[in-house]
Amino acid sequence: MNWQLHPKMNEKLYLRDPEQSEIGKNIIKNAVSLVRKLGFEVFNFKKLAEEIPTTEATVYRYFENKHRLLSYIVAWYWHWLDYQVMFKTNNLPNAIDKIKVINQILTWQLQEEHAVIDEINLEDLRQIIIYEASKVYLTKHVTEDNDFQLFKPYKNLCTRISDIFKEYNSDYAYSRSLASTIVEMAHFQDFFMTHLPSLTDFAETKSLKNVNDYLDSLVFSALYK
Amino acid sequence: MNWQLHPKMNEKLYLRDPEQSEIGKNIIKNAVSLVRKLGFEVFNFKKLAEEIPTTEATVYRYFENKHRLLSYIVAWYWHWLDYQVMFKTNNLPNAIDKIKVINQILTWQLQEEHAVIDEINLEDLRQIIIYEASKVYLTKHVTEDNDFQLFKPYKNLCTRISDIFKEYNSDYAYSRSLASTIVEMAHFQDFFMTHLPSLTDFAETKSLKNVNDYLDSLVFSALYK
DNA sequence: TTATAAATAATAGTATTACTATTAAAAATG
DNA sequence: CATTTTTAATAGTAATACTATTATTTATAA
Repeated sequence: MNWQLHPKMNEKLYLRDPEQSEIGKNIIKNAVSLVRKLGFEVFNFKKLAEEIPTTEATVYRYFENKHRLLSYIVAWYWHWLDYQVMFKTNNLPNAIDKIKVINQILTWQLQEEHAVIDEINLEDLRQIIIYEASKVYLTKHVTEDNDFQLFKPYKNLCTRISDIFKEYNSDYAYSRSLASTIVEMAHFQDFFMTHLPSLTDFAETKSLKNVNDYLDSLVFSALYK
Repeated sequence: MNWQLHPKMNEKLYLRDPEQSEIGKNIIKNAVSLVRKLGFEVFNFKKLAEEIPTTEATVYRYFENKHRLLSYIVAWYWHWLDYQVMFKTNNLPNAIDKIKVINQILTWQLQEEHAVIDEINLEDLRQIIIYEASKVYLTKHVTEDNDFQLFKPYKNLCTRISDIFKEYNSDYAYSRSLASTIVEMAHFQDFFMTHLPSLTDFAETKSLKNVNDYLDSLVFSALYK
């Protein structure tokens, strides 16, 4: 498990490790709040440099381009989420409880508000995941990026969840697909609930608790023996 | 149902109706093949104009920008898919069969190869949906776009599927969310299977039949009374 | 402490993108 | 045939996504 003070990030994600300098940490911190605020398409290194403040050229010495910076941020989140799942399911007596905790984590039910870690605002970060995470892999260069192992933290998370599904029902044939389904749907249903509510059954209350209940229902019926 | 010879598209999607001229139809046809080939980020109106061939300025008289053109193409697909579901589930005696047909349609099991309609290559179109469809709504202007009803065809499709789920089990509380889940997952699991196979259980055969089986299993277990 | 190297700030510049404007020629329409 | 609309050809602009240069500051190590 690569989580001590902060996760061990894949070196291909950056040109210069942003954890190793103040300006590097400020790049990450401000990138998270600015991508959240502007959206990834409108966000750029010039605006980021103004926020920090530093120069565009300095940001470019840390990250090749804004897509790699987004990949870094998204990977950081999956690392963190994987750690949450590992930590909070650890020592639970049975798979049922573990699965319930997973769905609570995914739907932010265990998250204190305004939580900040390594100066990164986790609420901003989750919103970035909802809006931008899929853009990291939905590209024509997904194969090269995958060869660099850039999606490893996401895969690790899904594997961890999948293993717990297997623990609950070792005969179930689709534990990996079910894991990626619930991770994606935790975020998608949140987005739909907020912006396109008729695509969900949560239009009235718009509460993540409903998404949690939906995921529980989906997973336990699928895994039912 | 808005499908005669071709669907009645939302007028907000274009500046000038591409169905009404040869050059307009060529814009759509070539946009589909070029977005498929280059990916949406690399695709632009200059390259599209070269393909047709016409000028960049002419393309801009049909579509405000490339995002709107993508929205048009994606909406066209959802229209078409909704029509497929309507047509192919029509007159089926029971909801079970209808649901099976839906999952077959979503996973391309009923699709003849190299099918072309309105000069649009459907195989290219499906790949565009897989790679690019979510980018249409994952923006900061999703609310305005939604106010223009740009996502109506997608909602119509999900509503149609959701109604069939309700027909199968009227007590089920999450029929809308389940509908958006299977539509998204039909495409996501296809992408994962191809590019990030460890996120699925289909790494060996990489066949859409497996995705079909997974969706059947997911839906019928969720709806089981 | 000083020498050396590395990082940053300040500035400038380039290629490409995403458009807008202009005008003449061609096509459609009445 | 006259009028309007559309297209082609061309040019141009503002913004974006970088790269390069050099002086200054900061970190390190001898």
